[in-house]
Amino acid sequence: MDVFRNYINEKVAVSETELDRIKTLSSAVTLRRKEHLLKEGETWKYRAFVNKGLLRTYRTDENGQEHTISFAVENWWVGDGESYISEKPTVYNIEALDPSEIICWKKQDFNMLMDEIPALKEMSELLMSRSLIASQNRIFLSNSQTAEDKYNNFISAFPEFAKRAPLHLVASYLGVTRETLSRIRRQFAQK
Amino acid sequence: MDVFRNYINEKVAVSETELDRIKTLSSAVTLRRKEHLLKEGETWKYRAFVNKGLLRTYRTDENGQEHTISFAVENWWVGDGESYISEKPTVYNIEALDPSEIICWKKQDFNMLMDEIPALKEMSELLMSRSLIASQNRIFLSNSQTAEDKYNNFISAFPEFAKRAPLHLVASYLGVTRETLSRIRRQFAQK
DNA sequence: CGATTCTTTGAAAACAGTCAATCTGTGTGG
DNA sequence: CCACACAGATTGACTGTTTTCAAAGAATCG
Repeated sequence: MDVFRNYINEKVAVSETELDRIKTLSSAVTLRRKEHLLKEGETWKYRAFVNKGLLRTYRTDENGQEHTISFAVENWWVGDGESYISEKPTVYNIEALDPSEIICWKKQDFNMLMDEIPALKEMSELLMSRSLIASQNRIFLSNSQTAEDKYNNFISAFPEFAKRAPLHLVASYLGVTRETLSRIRRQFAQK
Repeated sequence: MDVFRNYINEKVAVSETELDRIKTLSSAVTLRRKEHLLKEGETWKYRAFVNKGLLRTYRTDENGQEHTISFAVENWWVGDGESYISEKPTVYNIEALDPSEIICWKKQDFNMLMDEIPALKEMSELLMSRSLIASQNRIFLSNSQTAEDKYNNFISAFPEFAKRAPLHLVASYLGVTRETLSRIRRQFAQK
């Protein structure tokens, strides 16, 4: 829980009393490697904060191929906003790549907390707008950069993911095959 | 203004008095073909609704190539959320592809309206979450589909854009060259 | 250690991009 | 009304990049 405490204190002004209240309504989830936090067809009803570990969100296309949508490590939020808002089954999967610890709040409880603690609501809105900006930027990068540029960009934008996630998943995040990414990396190493 | 009236009445319950109030704080902008609503380096300070016309948002990469980020026609909102929130210069450009009419509200005025009219705030939040969902979906499609699939998908998702926007701009939206898109289209026609 | 997962490599095929030329339709000015 | 200019679309030949398939090597989890 300390990870979350540090996180929230860095972001917004929340009193100890409020933090205790937030804590009270939370529950902890532990995931082993390869365990899923969310599977396609389920409905996602939580706010979830990564306390420890590494996860990825992915989606399977009509050919059965998995495409990594995002990664998450300590201090990141995970979940599927679409299913959360619509309250309909998700098309995404969330899988732990390393043993992970997640803190969860039920949608209803989190809404209650946001009403009680305006700073929490602000934080939530900020998060949302930042992820919109990030995904629009990603579309631009995805359309304007070569595979090599994308990889370099990924490394500098997310050094933590680049360090901890296996290469073939980074490849599926960037939209290239693992072989291509492997070759790109070799060429880069030779320089 | 009637276009906007119809739009808002379809979306949320807003009284005539409220609509009048919304109208009072709005201003109309007329754009000729090729005129810009926003240029890189400027700061975007408005909510803007397209009453009539066709526009595109694009961004120029380091090689000077333009990449179309989105289109907008009647009943769509345009603008740059990033610059709007951060109040910093934008990296985007918004250009009218046809003569267009835009209704604008200053950020401050729109905030005021959202405080006065909760339904308007709800609408705004809904819009935002929907565009987040849309852009995440676009990332998935962009990574999982071939150029041909992307084009077919674009046509069925946005028939209006496909009909009215020139092909080379659709190509820059999809992240392929105009030549490639032209060939894809020919192959498709032969089937 | 043993099994599984992950990464690398090679060769061929598929795909998309580049360059350059041509074609088409639209609208403008003479 | 015609001729011209211009923006947009198409085509061909060529180049370059990425994928695919198949196999083997390296690293890591339990």
